[in-house]
Amino acid sequence: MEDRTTKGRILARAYQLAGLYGLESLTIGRLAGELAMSKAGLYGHFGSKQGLQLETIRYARAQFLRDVVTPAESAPDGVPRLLAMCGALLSYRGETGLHGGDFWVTVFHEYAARSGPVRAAVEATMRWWMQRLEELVTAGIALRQLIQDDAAQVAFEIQALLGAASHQYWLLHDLEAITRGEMAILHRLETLRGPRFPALAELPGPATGGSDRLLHAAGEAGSVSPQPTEGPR
Amino acid sequence: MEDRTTKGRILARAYQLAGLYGLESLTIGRLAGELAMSKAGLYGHFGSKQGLQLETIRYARAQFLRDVVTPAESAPDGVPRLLAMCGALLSYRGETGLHGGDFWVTVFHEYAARSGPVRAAVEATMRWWMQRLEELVTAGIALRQLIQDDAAQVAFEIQALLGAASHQYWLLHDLEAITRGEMAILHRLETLRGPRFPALAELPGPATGGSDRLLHAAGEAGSVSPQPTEGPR
DNA sequence: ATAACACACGAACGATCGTACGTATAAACT
DNA sequence: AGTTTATACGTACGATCGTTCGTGTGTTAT
Repeated sequence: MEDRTTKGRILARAYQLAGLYGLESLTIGRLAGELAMSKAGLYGHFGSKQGLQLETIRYARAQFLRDVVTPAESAPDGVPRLLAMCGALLSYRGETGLHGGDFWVTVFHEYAARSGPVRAAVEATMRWWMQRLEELVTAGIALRQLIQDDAAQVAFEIQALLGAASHQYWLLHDLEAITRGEMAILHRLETLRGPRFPALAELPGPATGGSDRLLHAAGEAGSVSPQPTEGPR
Repeated sequence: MEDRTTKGRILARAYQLAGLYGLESLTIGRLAGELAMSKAGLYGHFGSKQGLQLETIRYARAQFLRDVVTPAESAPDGVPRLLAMCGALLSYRGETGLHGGDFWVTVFHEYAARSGPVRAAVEATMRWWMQRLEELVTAGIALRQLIQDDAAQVAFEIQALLGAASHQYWLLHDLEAITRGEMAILHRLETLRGPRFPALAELPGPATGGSDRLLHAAGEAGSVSPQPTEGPR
């Protein structure tokens, strides 16, 4: 399942580094050094630094689909699936302690004021993601889980909370920020509670016995298991 | 009132550039070029690049106090002052179209995973700001404008919405994101409506005749006037 | 066996980075 | 008057940036 090719190893490391420090401060030389290969050898795989950045974005998209979006598909449409996605997004951590969404939080902000092809790819991903959120809210309304409301507005707020959870977790070393994000999203959706709002029983709590962490994988979220490991750094 | 000294001009430009592209990609050479002076001449004012970064942060703090925090002090304590601050933060735009908070949104994210003195200064500012928000919520509760609730949680959500408003405005070129942020904050506070929740009449609408933009300067927000000028770029 | 190809390498390039040093000019002070 | 201080400059340094080129070394195809 892992990509054992050289290019795969490069992209995996580039993905990690970009999630921490951004795509702009990615450096061919340092990346090559960490992977114990030459600059030229690495460079040949991408043809330019911009190529490396764009391929890293492609890689990150695939990771996001694999770890966050696809697992949530197994949950019922509407609110459960939406919560499953948010839960997977916030709870999943790779070996580096990175969220599945930390890369995107970092890169979204990095290119907010820039221009060029890389920014275009980033912006496109953001638009896709916002539309995805909005669709799920709309589905929730259609299924009468939620009352009628402005789906785009709700999607905006959910994205705001997801991003802030990741951000404050990293900047303030505050693991509680994750919980706050989860709770705020659940709270906001309950504000819109419709006649068929899914019972909390349908939204299984976390394996960790925490009392507050209501939200995690709704339905079975695949292999995505919350494992609060080390603190941020 | 303006700082006409060379150092002031440098910091003003550094503040703008860092708000767009971050403090790390600030470059002595480019900055000197834009200001038509030599690298060495500019460098002498700060002694190191890190010095420039730290002084830019000091400058940005002063700007934030002057444009956002201080004007809001003239509004009554609690919810009106909180909304005045949020309104000033979202509506104020300098010559470059920058929010008063865009610099901080950018820099907060830039240093989320970094370390060192600059990160420490950024983190301290974030903590100060979050505490400020929490204090205002707590004051609102004490004044019975809001019902009892977790002030830190509410502060987290407000900060999330403020950040997302700025971010989505820039990344998606979506001016509506500002409005969405305003509305979400107001909506969230009304969720906590207490017996002395301030009437909307006490929270004057914007000078711009928009129908949705409920929130702007509460009380007189000093010289801070909303002037939606050019779009983002 | 040999040709073709993919991959990785070392070396080198021009550019730009942060930084250091010595100097010229002009204001301020003795 | 002379002297100090502050400010801005030109030049140069080592390091690192992205990129190019030629070469060697395997694997695959003919």
